[in-house]
Amino acid sequence: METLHRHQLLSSTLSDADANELARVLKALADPVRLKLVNVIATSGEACACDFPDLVDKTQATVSHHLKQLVQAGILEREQRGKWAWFRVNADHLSEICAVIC
Amino acid sequence: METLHRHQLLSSTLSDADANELARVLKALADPVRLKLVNVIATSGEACACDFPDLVDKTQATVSHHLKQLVQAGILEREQRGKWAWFRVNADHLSEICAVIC
DNA sequence: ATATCGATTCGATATACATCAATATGTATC
DNA sequence: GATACATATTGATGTATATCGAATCGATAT
Repeated sequence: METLHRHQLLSSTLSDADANELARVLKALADPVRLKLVNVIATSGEACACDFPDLVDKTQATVSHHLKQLVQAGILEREQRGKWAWFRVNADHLSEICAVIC
Repeated sequence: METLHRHQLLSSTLSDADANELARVLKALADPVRLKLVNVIATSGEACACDFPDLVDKTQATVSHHLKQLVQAGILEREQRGKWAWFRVNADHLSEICAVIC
């Protein structure tokens, strides 16, 4: 499942498949560490993974785990530059999620 | 923590407290059963708890547990009418959440 | 008061998730 | 290829959560 429609939550019937898909994406956002990561990346435009452990006060392994979830949910995009991994927010996807809830 | 501001996630710095609060509310939404409940209640205007177990195919105890979480997160409002409990969506609160993400 | 019916809470269980230390993988540079 | 550094994965552990059956609470009607 990957297609979600505007206002679906409040004014049209949500199928089981849509409910599962929406829950999956919201679950990826629903964590304080991941929200901080998204916030830092969004306000910076883009950001290097190397800075995150200090920023959120978690180990490199934990940060990597959270970043993976955000990428898999389509909220972040990853780009390798030399040895560093850079991340950007997928604003379009985030807008879609928003549109479904609003 | 209970005050969240528009566009906070994408364009202004999210404090730890705000991240925790936002995560708490999103977590309440981020479940297929709870999304279905919110959807049914929203599209119906209001709905009686007595109808939910069949609708989402879960026991009364499970439904009650999910409803409690949604009420505590401020997403639903509960009203007792005789022996039945009726629920409505708190649209204002849902808009606020939305505004923070969008 | 008591019997009935809806809803919540309690107790138990199974699964999911966050976290970290250790290890592995990948990407340069020498 | 060997070394160095950034990131990902693995394995283990503790905590949170979803779920249900049973017990309890609340409200109504008899």
